[in-house]
Amino acid sequence: MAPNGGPQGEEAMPKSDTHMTMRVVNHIRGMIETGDLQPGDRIPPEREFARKLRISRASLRTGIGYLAAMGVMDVRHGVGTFVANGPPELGKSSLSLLGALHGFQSWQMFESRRILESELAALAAERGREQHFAALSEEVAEMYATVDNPMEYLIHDVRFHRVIAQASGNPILAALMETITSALYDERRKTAERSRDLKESADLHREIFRAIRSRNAAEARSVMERHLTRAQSAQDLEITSQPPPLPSANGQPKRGRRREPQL
Amino acid sequence: MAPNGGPQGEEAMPKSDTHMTMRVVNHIRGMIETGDLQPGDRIPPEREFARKLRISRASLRTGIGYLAAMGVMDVRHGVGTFVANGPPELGKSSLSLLGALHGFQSWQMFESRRILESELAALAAERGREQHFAALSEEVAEMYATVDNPMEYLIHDVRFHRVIAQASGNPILAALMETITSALYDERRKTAERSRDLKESADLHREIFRAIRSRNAAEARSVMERHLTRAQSAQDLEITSQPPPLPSANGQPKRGRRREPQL
DNA sequence: TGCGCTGCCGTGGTCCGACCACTAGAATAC
DNA sequence: GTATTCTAGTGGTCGGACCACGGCAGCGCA
Repeated sequence: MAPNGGPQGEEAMPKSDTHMTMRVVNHIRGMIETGDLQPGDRIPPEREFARKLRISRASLRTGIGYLAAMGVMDVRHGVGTFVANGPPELGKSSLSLLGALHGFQSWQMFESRRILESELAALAAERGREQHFAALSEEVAEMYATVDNPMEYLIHDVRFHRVIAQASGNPILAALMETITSALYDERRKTAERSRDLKESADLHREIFRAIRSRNAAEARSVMERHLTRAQSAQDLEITSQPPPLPSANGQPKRGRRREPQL
Repeated sequence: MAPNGGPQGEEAMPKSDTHMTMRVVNHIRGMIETGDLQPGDRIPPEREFARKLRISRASLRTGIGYLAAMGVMDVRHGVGTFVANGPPELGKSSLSLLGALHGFQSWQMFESRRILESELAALAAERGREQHFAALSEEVAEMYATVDNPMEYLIHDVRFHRVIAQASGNPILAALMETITSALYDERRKTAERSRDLKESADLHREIFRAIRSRNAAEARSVMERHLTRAQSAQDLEITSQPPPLPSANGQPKRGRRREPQL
C-alpha cells in the first residue's frame, strides 16, 4: 500500500516513440550503439536528416538540442552537427544550475570533490600506467615553475587532477569529478590564489604524485584528501569579502531579496 | 613548446546574451537566483512568456528544452511548465547516453556506485537523524515482507538507498548516486533477481541500517561496500560472461574502430 | 607568383502563424 | 450524485521563410 510513499513522482523521463524528440534521441542513440556514429562524426544537415526521419526540422532540432544539452552532440553554427569528441562530460552548467535551484552549499561541493578525488587518486595508484606517471611528473614540474603565475599555475593544477582521473581507469568517476570541479571553478574564477599558497600546493601535489607512482593507494588517498581539505579552508578564508556585484544581467529583476545562492 | 598544450578544445559552453537559448536560460537562472522562481513554481505560458521576453516562441522553447534536459524544468503537456520540484537530478538518461557513446563498462558503473554509496552510508551514519532511521527501518521491514516479490522488493531497495543519500546531508552526492543507479537500472531492468538472493540482500540491508543507526560510520561504509560488491557479482553471473576488471582505458581515445558499447 | 579581399553557398539559428494533442475543470446529461 | 461531454488553455508539431555564421573558391591587386 504505502499510502503516500511520498510524491517521489518520477519526471522528465520521456517514453519512447511518441514524442518526436525522443524519437530523434533514440534514433541517434541507436546509431551510436551500433557504431554507425562515432565520436567526432558528423550527422547529416538538419533539413536532409529531418526529411529522412520523416519529421519536421523543428522537431529534429528539439531532439538535437536535448542531446547537445547533455554534451552528447556538438553543434557548430555554420559548420554542422557532430558527435561529441572530447572526454565524457555531464552537462557542464547543469550542476551550477541545480545548485542555484536547490541552494547547494559550498562545503557540499568541496566534500563531494574530496570524496571523489580521494578515491580517484587511490585508483590511479593501483591502475596508473607509465604514461600517466610521466604526465603527472610533467605537470608537477610545471607547477613549480609557475608558482609566481597563478593563472598559469591553475592550468597545470587542473591538468594534474585530470590526469589522475584518467589514470583511475574509470571514465564515469572522471566525468563526475569534471562536473563538480567545473561548477566549483565557476564560482572561484575570480579569486586568484596567493603565491605562497602555491608553493605549498605544489609540494602537496608532488606528494600525491609520489604516492601514486609508488602505487601506494592509501597514501595517495590520504594526501589528496589533505590537499583538498586545505584548499577548501584557503578558499573559505578568501571568500569573506564578496566583491561588488557586477551588473551583468540585461534583464531587470529588481526584487533581489532572499537567500544567497552560496554555491 | 606547449604554448597551448594541445587540442583540449572546450565545447558546449555557450556564451551569454547572443544565442537566444542562452538568453532564456540566463533569464530563468536569474529568476531562480533572486528567488522569483522557486521549485514547484510555474512559469508563464509559452506564448505569453515569449512575448514578454521579446523573442519567438520557438526560441523560448529551445531554451526551456535545454533546461528541461538538465532536469531544471519540468514541462507537462497540456498543463504547463514548472521548476523542477523533486530531488536534484542530473539528466536521467545522460549517463546512459554517454555510456553508449564512450563505451562505459558495466564494472565501471558498479565501481562508481560502490564508492559513492559507501561514503554516503558513512556520512549518513554521522549525520542521519531520527526521521531517517525510522524511514530506513520501515524499508528494511518492507523488504523482508516482500522477499517473494522481486518487483515490490526492488521498490523498497531503491527507497532504502535513497533515504541513505538523503540522510548524508549532501544533495550533490545524492544526485550523483541517483544518476548512476538510474543508468544502472536501465541496463538490468529486465533481469529479476531470484528470491533466495533477496533474503540475503535484506539481511545485508538490515546490517547497514543497524550500523548507520548506531552511528558507526566505518562499519556502515564497509557493509555497504560488501553489499554492493555482492550485488555486482550476482548480476555478473546472471548477465553472462563479464570478465574481471581489466582497466584498459587510456587517456586519449583515438578515433579508431571501437565496438561493443557494453553498457 | 603570391597574398588578401570578396562573394557565394551550405550550415545551423530564428522567426511566424497555423494547427494538433493533451489535461483539467466546467457544463451537461443521466 | 455520478458519469459523460464540452471547452478553454497549454504544450507539441509542422512547414516554410529568412537571418547569421563559417569555409572556400574565385577574383583582383601588388
